[in-house]
Amino acid sequence: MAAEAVDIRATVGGNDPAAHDHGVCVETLLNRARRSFDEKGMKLTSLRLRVLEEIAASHDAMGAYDVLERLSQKSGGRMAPISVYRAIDALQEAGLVHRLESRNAYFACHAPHTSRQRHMALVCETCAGVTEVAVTSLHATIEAACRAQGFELRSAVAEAFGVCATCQASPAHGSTEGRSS
Amino acid sequence: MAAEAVDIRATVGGNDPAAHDHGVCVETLLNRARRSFDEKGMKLTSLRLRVLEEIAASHDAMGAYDVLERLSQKSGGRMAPISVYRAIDALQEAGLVHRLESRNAYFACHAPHTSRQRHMALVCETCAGVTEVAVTSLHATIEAACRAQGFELRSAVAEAFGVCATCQASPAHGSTEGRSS
DNA sequence: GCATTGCTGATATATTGTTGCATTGACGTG
DNA sequence: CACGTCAATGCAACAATATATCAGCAATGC
Repeated sequence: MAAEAVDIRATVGGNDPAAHDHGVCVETLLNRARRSFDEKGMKLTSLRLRVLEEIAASHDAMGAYDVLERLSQKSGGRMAPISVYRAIDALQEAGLVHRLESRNAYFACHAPHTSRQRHMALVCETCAGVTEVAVTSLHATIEAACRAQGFELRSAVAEAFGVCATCQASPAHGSTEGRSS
Repeated sequence: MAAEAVDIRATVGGNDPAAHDHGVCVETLLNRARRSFDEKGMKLTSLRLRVLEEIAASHDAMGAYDVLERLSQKSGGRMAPISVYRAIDALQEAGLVHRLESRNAYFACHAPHTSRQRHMALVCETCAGVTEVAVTSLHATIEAACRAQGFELRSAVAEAFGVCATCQASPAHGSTEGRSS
């Protein structure tokens, strides 16, 4: 169970704007969004795009009402929660956004999932950033455990909490509780 | 990554009262509760005991408000949500109850956890029963994935959804959506 | 044109979880 | 017993998260 079992195709980790070119990272996601919606015969409408942009704007998990808040500020008028939830549903269906179950929150997926992998969300308790890692052996492990129980697996979630590499290096960094990119 | 990697010390699975002696199973849990609270210098108060009994009464995950409802029915008067939440907190701290993150619900833990294992909850989508399995290799897999990212792991959750062995054998069983033991 | 379908808006409601403060009850100490 | 202390509880209000329902609107296909 050494490190070679871990197959990373994940987002950049942490919350540090200096650690990556965030403009490029978001642009890449939007390109994928256009493709992905198209392939599924869905429409990347203005609302969905705006919601995706908000969620992608940080590498944190955002609550639906956070998205609502920010969108409302930008557009002037207050929108209804249901609109945001519907947009998020569509984004989830298109594979662009995932739900962080343990926090009732949503985060952008920066790399499409493949079938034989199982992803795990790494949630930093210092900077609140969410990193997604694809762990091939995790899929096999979960499947084996289910099979041993005679349990027919349909889906699974895995979420880990701790401190990301960036925050270990500079402990002061996340202390602002900031959620901006 | 075969079945021998899976180390089962779990609850009985599914929701089938015939599959195990539920009276014994609950009694065992209550004994453990007394020990566990004692060891931690906590008190197994009447409220906590009643909450634990409700949660243990079925092998499903129960919402806090389900517990509240049932307790209120039995005691006559309506109690406040916070009371149930506090009792659940204490039960979680004592390791008797776990939270099913993906459902905002709670289930009784029928076997104490040991340090080098990682547990996974198997949630049956037919009978709603929750089975907990201890998977030794899961711990190692998650740790390896975190280490590869330089991520300092503090805690993790793993939850799987599908159909339990009992419900595969008798598909009609869970169709009532019943939540009784 | 007209029906169908998918998306959005708006209002209301349901579900889940928390805060703040007063009160009770157990327990030790003088 | 009286008193202080602290954990646990009761109570009221509130905050956060999510869904139900119905109506309108715009694109698409017939």
